[in-house]
Amino acid sequence: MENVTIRMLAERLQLSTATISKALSNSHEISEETKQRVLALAAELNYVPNPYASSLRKKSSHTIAVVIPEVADSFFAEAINGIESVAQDKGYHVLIYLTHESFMKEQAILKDFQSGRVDGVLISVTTETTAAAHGLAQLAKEIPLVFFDRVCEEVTAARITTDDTIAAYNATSHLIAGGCRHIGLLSASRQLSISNRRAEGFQQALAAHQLPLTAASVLHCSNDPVATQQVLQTALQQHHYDGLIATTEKLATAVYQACEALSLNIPGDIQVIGFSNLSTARFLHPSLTTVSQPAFDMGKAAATLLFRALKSSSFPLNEQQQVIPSSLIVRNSTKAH
Amino acid sequence: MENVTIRMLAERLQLSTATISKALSNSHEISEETKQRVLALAAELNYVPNPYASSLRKKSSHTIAVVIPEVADSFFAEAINGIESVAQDKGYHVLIYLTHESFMKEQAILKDFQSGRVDGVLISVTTETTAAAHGLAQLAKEIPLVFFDRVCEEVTAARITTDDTIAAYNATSHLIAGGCRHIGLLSASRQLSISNRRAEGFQQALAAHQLPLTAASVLHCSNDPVATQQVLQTALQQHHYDGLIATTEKLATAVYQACEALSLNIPGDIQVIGFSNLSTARFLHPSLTTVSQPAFDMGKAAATLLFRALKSSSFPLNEQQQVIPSSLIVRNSTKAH
DNA sequence: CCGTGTTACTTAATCGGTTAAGTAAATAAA
DNA sequence: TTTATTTACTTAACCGATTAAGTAACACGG
Repeated sequence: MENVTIRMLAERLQLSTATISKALSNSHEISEETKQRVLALAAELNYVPNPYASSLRKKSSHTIAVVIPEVADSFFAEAINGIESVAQDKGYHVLIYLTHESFMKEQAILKDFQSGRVDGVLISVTTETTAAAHGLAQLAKEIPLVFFDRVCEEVTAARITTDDTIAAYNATSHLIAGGCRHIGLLSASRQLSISNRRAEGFQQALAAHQLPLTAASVLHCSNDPVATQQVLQTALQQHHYDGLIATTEKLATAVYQACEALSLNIPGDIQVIGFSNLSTARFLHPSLTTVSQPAFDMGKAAATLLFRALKSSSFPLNEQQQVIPSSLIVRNSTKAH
Repeated sequence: MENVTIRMLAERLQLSTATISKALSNSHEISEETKQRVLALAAELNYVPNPYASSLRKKSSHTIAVVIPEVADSFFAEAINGIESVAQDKGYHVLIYLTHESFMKEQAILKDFQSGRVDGVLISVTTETTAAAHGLAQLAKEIPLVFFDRVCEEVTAARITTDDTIAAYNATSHLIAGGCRHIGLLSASRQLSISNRRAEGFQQALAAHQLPLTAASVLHCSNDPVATQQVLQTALQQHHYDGLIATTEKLATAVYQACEALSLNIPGDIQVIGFSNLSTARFLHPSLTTVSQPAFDMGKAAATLLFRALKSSSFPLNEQQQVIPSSLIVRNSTKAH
């Protein structure tokens, strides 16, 4: 059975395809009676318009792309939820692309967007992404693009972030208030702006409390969990940390794993804070003090910005910046209150 | 700056658009020299073909749809990972649709697929989905469709499932071996086939051990976490369960929450098993004994099946059924070994 | 009764590739 | 030498919807 097209409807009703098209889009040029006849037949034959014909002609696809490092992470999963809630509401379709933290993949994906496949892009860049020689600046000029969480600071584009510096400052201060003097920050990337912001907040808090920043203060981890575990355990054995801040969700669980392996008691031997949206944080052993990011709201805000830009081309999208605060949720992996 | 089209390349090289098109698809009709010239200019002008023009003509979009209830769930997140890994490998695009367990939304989404927007569909149905009057049977005849995990048993289509009956049987037996005599099964749906399979395995295990199946044995929960918490706490107070099996990840954490609220000790007062892929299960307090589903592999298997069908239309997709076993991972929320 | 609008359509071009069918020139076979 | 075949293209139709431009019929003000 062939797909029902506008031409079939036209033939059945002895009208032109133009009339059908206009009737379906409720054009004022078409009489009420004809509209009814068209709508009735369309419903009867279960007509569904071909989106690609429409996209080709209208040069808009009613589709947006979400480019993220991974999906098995509460932050990104919740962000997708937020994005999708807005997209569904606006009748947009959502293409998902996972970069798996690979800059190469990210570039290949972004290049494809020059084809007009999507009307807009929401992106959280990889840990490897640097501004230099990245197509992002170019892309942001060509199609509406909103960074969320992991932004590329050198690129002029809309941004939805959380207050990473402050959140890290507060987390660090919380550890210090709990008695920590040798705090380590687990970083997932050297170039990622949010990593740097978090490191900044960390350093500011150390400085504010006259604590030294040493070579061991910042631990650089990779995307490979095995390597990360290695780095972590080695560091925990060599230095006597009494507090750790994991700047990603994966790193937070890695810390628990390392402490278990080395029989380190949390929070007795070492206090831990994780940047994480894990719904199970409160049921962990011990329950994890977290910096909880407003993932859903960030996704929603990013999508909302994007759709505003899609609706009116005069909207100065690239100047938009929103910072949605994270919150420190104190639990039993730290001692202070 | 206008988008580069095949026509522009044609004009620059004084060739017809047909030649360009064929050169780009490496047709044998085109000389090696011309191909090189076309490729060189395409690279120079950064030509990216318009996917919608191509889709319209070829009647294939190189895009698949993934329809799932939610994304903030380790199972689905991992499944997406599996799907996406295959899709990226094959150069396909992935549209994500979240039903939020709403049958209405699911239907609306599926109806849209008759438009030819996607070449194939991977779906895990909502808890509300019933076979009756569902467009699924029709859709499966029209475009390649693979169910994964939550199948619609009445519909003839490819399926990737896990061994729910056996897994539930084993989980139940494990609780019984640990001394449980009053076991409750938390079910997320009355109509979902996987829920019924799990309930079956549960009942078979009870029967095999001469334990009674009572009205309190199966607890029906909803998608609303607040209502679920209510149901759970009420049930835990009224009946003296000594074992619980949560058949979804969300229900597993709900059990922990309820037990905490009622000061019930796990596993002392009550032992718990959760169908869950939570990476933090081992760090929960107490660590959670889980029925771990092969989420990534199921997603991968579903996508692989779909792409085989897309590659050769003679592939009998609808007859394909694969069962990938789950595994019981014993931890400290249960007593048996 | 004429000109101007308005209504309700139709015609045809268009979006940007793809592909069946055609063609001229070169080469091979008879 | 003539015919058949291959090579390397071009022409033009096509996918299905949208839309600018055109038109016939009718209404209305002057």
